[in-house]
Amino acid sequence: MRDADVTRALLDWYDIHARSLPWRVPPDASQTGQRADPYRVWLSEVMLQQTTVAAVKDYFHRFMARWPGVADLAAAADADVMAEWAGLGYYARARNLLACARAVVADHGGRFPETEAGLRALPGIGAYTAAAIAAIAFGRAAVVVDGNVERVMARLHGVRAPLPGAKPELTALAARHTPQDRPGDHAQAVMDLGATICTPRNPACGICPLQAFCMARAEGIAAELPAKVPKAAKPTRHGTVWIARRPVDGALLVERRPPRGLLGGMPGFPGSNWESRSPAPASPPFAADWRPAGEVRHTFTHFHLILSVEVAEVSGNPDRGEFLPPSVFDPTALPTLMRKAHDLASQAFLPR
DNA sequence: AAGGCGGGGGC
DNA sequence: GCCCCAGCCTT
Repeated sequence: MRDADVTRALLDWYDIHARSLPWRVPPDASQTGQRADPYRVWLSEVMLQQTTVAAVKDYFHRFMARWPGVADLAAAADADVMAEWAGLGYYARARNLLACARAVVADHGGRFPETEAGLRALPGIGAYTAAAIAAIAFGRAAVVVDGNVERVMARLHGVRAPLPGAKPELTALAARHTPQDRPGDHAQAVMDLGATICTPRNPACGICPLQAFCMARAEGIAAELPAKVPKAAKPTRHGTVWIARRPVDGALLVERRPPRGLLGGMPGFPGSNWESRSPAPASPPFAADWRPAGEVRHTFTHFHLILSVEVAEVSGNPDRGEFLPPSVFDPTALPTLMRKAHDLASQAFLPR
């Protein structure tokens, strides 16, 4: 296989089949020198970290409408950004997003650095995102390696070694294919291929522009690659949240979670820790006529959670959290677990 | 080097 | 149910 032939086939395919995405410059415009707005590229790439295109689109449009440029975002209130991010997951991304925007304004005159190293030094920008922005927004021949690229390279070159150990080898292979000309289009071509044809399961090898070059295809093992070391099974944990309602105005007691860790910086309801391996009863944050509203099930990255929801009508002033009346409280600003608990509690509070 | 960190969609 | 996803950060 000649690497240049693979690159040529990829770009030819991309010129015809490139997906139209809100943060992307189409290939015909790209070839005339037009480049994507670095802010849009950065915002989309951070949202796309471990997240599918379909899940990102609406969030991207809302962020762009509310904060059209990096200076607008840098000036935003933390709580507003976290609320706009609610539901997208991996909330450290939102905290780093804001920190990055403020660093770009404070330290770089409001313009993103154009080199991989400069980008890599910013909060929330790692090896992948730095390379992607450098290639797509600034035309640098950076080697862009994400899960799609790993999969395409493993199959194309028949790499049987398992991830994550095989990552350096796959990166070296990706480097061989990266062109000096149109590196951004090339990176996006590989990722489009991985998302639409060279998919994790049931790859559509019959319509793949690289089928003539693909070693895994020739050996009939495309669907088996890349190999991965088995992951540990998720344990199931138990916990409790207490949702207090003030009868006079229907306000709910909400508190902001600690800035780091699980659901860090996001609003939620007072709760136990979620370490228990069994559904043991937990102590409420203060005395009230607590009654069970039911259970919520949710799966995080590394454990399943069964969360008991208890509710009570509470009139006094609590020593933690804050009562937020319906006119102020926005349930869509909650992370999904807390939104599930809120929905369950709302049923329990209905007049019977 | 390993583990923490969301949520949704596909199968 | 399990797997994956345009990964990053901390320890």
